[in-house]
Amino acid sequence: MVENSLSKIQQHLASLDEKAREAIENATHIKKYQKNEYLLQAGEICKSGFQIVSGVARKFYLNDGKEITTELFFTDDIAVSLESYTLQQPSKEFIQAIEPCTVSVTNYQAFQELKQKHKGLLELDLLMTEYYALWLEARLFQFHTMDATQRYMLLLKQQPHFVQQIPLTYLASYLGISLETLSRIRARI
Amino acid sequence: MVENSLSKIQQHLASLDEKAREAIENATHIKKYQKNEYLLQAGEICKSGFQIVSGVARKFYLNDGKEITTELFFTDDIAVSLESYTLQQPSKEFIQAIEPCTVSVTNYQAFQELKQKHKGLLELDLLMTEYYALWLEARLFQFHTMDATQRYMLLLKQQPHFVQQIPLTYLASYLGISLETLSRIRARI
DNA sequence: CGACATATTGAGATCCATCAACCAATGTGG
DNA sequence: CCACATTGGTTGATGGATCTCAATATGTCG
Repeated sequence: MVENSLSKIQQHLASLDEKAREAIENATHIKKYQKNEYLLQAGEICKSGFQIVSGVARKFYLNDGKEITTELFFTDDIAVSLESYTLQQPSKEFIQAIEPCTVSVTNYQAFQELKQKHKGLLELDLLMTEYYALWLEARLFQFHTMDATQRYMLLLKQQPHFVQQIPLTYLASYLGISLETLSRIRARI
Repeated sequence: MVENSLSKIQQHLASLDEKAREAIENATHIKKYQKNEYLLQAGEICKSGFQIVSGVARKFYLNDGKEITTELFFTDDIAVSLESYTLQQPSKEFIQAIEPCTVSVTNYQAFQELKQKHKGLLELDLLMTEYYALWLEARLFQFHTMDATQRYMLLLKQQPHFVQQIPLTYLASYLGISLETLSRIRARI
């Protein structure tokens, strides 16, 4: 992600007043998912935000019957299908536990209403959306300017835990390259 | 852009109360730019949002001395360097008039303060940021799944005015392909 | 152990970038 | 008003990166 995005968001969270934080608590519950279980399936409307408490998850869509992984989630990351979540329309994406996950699930509708009551939550939502957009821009930059090897090396440098914890199949599609090419890149270095 | 994004934003704008709209007016002024003139240069901090009243502009960055065009702006579009704007740090991107432009320039700091006073403006900012993120996701999808020809065909279908009004050099880099390849694609169809 | 998912390796085909030459339209200075 | 530079686009030849298909290996788990 973007440098320090978490810390800035944490900071904002810390500055929220007690009532707002409590209100969010009440709209949230903990849920556990087994490996390969879906937090969200294509076709469903994304009616919750999913914050990973522990475990690993991924977001992907199907294109020509092939799974394209678009995002990987670790502890503290928040997973939603943005299009489905913001527009409350059927999702094109799946969100799936790669490892058994404990997830903090916050209801969309409740959060919408809370944003009306607590300006701090509205600001928080804006902040998170901005950071997501910055992350998307950074990713687009990589596709625009780097070849497969460079993208992999950058991932290795910035997210070494990805490489350790994620099956190559998912990593390859996340990097926009074939499994075979990724395997060869790894052999070469 | 994302379908109907403008209309949803317009709708929100229309529902703003009079005071908020007036306040924005006061933080905004009109500025004209000649062809090739910069609205924002790399290194500067992006202290304004630029809404195109008329003309055409582009956003780009330099990579290995080459210009990579990342976004094209027509009437009503809002141009900012998101990273520089939201973090108020030096921009990596340039924003440049491709054609003579009339631009509605809104001061960052003033808008920040107005967002504190008028919840509707905060919501508006969130809405715009969400739509920008959705647009980025759609673009990433294209890079992830489509080859050069498919990306061009889609552009031709969804933004025919791009193809008519933008020099091929910029279009090619916007599509992430070389000028020569774009030329060949056009010859082939 | 057997079975199924996951990863490696090889060979051929394909897409696309690069380098280079060329062309057409436009504009400018003498 | 012509000669020439400049800008924007086309076309050709070549090489490299990466995909695809296919075969083989390496797990890993019941």
